Amino acid sequence: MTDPGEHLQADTMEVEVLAELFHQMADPTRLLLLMSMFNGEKCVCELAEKTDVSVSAVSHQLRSLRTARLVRSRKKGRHVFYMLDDDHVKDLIFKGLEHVRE
Amino acid sequence: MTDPGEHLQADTMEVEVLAELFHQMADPTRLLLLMSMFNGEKCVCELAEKTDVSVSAVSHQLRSLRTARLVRSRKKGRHVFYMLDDDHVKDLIFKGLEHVRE
DNA sequence: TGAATACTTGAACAATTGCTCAAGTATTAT
DNA sequence: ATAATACTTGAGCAATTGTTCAAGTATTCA
Repeated sequence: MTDPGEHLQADTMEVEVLAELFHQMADPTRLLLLMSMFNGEKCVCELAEKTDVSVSAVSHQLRSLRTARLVRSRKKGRHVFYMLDDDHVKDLIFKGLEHVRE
Repeated sequence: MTDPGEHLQADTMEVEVLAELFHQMADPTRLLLLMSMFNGEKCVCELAEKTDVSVSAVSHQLRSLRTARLVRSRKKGRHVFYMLDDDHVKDLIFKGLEHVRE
């Protein structure tokens, strides 16, 4: 997957949206939140435990991820479960890991 | 490419390195710089023109990209030519564009 | 009902970011 | 040599970020 000519053009608007997508994955806490949802939905307190960050901080970051449409949520009783909105993000993180692992 | 079990684990260090990779692509200027190098090396003044940002600002961002090993440079006379360090970044940006374009 | 649990929200704060500006180095042209 | 071109660098500054803290809402349990 290298150099498909149809993808070479991109206007300013598109570049900004793309930068915003990468921005969401550019913070260790948010990235770990996303990776924690790889094998299914997780509630906020589970995610807070996994990332070792306060529930409040996690909630703030989840809001950011939800606004950017990288995750969506489902309420069940007192719990709110978060999951990846689609598998594109998962693929993107895998591709990134490939690069990091050389 | 979804859910290859071997890739599910990632330690704190790896998550931070991965976040740093995405961080480099999370700014519109840097992203446009990278995309400008898709079809070969470009000198700083060309990149400044393409991105509509001052030569100084471009130079600062290129330094950041070079330190993070996303690009490398080559000096030829008065010019310094920058190019992508490898095609992983290109693939990652293409994958991102796919997602943005739905 | 009242207490406990799960989560959200807004303000405040230090830390980081991306830019400009001014000054620098290096190479080429005259 | 001097001037011009191409780029780098460090300081400074406004804007943004990620966190904490305190207070809020919503749901369940006793």
